[in-house]
Amino acid sequence: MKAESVSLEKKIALFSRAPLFGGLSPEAQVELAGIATSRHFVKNDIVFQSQEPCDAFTIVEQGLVRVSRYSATGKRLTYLLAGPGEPLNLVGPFTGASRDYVAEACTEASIIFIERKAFTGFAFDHPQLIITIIDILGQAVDSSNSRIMDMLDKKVIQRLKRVLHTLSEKFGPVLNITAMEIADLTSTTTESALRVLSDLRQSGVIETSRGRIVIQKPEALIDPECEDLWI
Amino acid sequence: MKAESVSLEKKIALFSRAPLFGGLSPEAQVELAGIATSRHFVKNDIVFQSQEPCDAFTIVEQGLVRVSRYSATGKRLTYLLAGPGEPLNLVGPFTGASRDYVAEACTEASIIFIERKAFTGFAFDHPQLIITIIDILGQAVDSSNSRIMDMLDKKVIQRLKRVLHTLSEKFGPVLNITAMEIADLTSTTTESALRVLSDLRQSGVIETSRGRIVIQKPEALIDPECEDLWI
DNA sequence: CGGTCCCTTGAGCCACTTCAACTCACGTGG
DNA sequence: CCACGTGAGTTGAAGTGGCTCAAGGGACCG
Repeated sequence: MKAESVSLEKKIALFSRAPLFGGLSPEAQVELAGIATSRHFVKNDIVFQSQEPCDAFTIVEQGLVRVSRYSATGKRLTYLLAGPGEPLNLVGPFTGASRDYVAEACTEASIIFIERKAFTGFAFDHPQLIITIIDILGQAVDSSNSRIMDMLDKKVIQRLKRVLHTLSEKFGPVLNITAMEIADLTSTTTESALRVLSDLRQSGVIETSRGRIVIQKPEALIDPECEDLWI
Repeated sequence: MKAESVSLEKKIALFSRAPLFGGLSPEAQVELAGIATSRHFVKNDIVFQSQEPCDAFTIVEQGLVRVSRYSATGKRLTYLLAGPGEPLNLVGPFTGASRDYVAEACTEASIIFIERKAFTGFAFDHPQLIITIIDILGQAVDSSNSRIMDMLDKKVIQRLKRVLHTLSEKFGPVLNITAMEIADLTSTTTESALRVLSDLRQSGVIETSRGRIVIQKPEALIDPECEDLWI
């Protein structure tokens, strides 16, 4: 079997696992894989930069990618931590415009690129895909608005617990994530996040080591009357 | 001319003014008007409620409508103040699912309804409309994320100025809006908003009276390095 | 003319941010 | 292999913005 075929198989396998493309027929997944290319990134590489026009749809094949915005004072707001099967940009491919988000590889990562016009052409041929995209964007809006409301009526510890809970649902109990990343997801400072993590460690809810957090008591993170975030 | 024709003309006129439908051909606007119905609401009427499935696309014909979410502790976060030509729900028509937003008439208002399947069918026939919808959703995400970042590194007075500036760009210098609405848009308490408004009044930037704010010095509201919000 | 909603202002408090200093783990280049 | 730099984690102390609670005045509506 040729290398290209191996690569094609991998792309198809990824698409069939990706929620975004789950509803597509096998033929459609093959078609999509045919126009997709894959690129490799090392840790801290920039997948795409703020202020640069969008020319491709991107989806994570392997690794972890952080999509975030930087404020005027240098604070970082992390909007999405994407693992395998998760798309990094849903709006850009349709508008072609630049947006204020930066995508950085948190770990070594492979990203699949599909030229934007080819992707949107494909999407318009598959209405269900359009609906899914709109649905995901709706969840993104809801999640951001939830974060605003949480900042109004929840303490840092509650917000941070919610972030940890959502992350453990998504990636499992072992999180290879720094406290700084957690702070950026919780909308607080690194110091405050560290203090709360320290408290949680002392009460046996988590264990921490450099760049790693292990959830020991997932049930302690659950806040009643509080659905998960979309991160 | 029959009453129905008059009503049809009005709908077409509205669609031609609405940014969402601006790019459509006159024929398409006529088609859309043919499947649209109009309903009247008095002040404080609920246009649609949280937790109820979406069965229609809605767009404001006349008046002002507030779309907001309520937090567990009863705080209200206003997500959109919609005037004539602005859609109230872009996601619901595609998914049919309920969302956590409440739409209330701030003033007497006329709202145009289009049955959701008819609307989505129409949208899929007009790809440009889909692109515009995705673009607007992207702006909504960006705006919510901007609000989060503003809460991190801006004081209430700066956030409130930005809200006033955006509102005056959208609705003109005379705002028939209460301080409470401003607070809900600024993500702060009514008291804090009132205090800031009081300061702005004393420095001659605005004039206020019950339920009304008049911008006297629009230039004083502009914060350098800060684009407008999408409200 | 009574009630409700909006506006106004004061006083106190407290969760967080900020600033600062220090330790530790890791990798890298001399 | 060691020295050094960098980035993460840790903890303390101090200051404060704006939230909360409270109390009252005035406008509009039924």
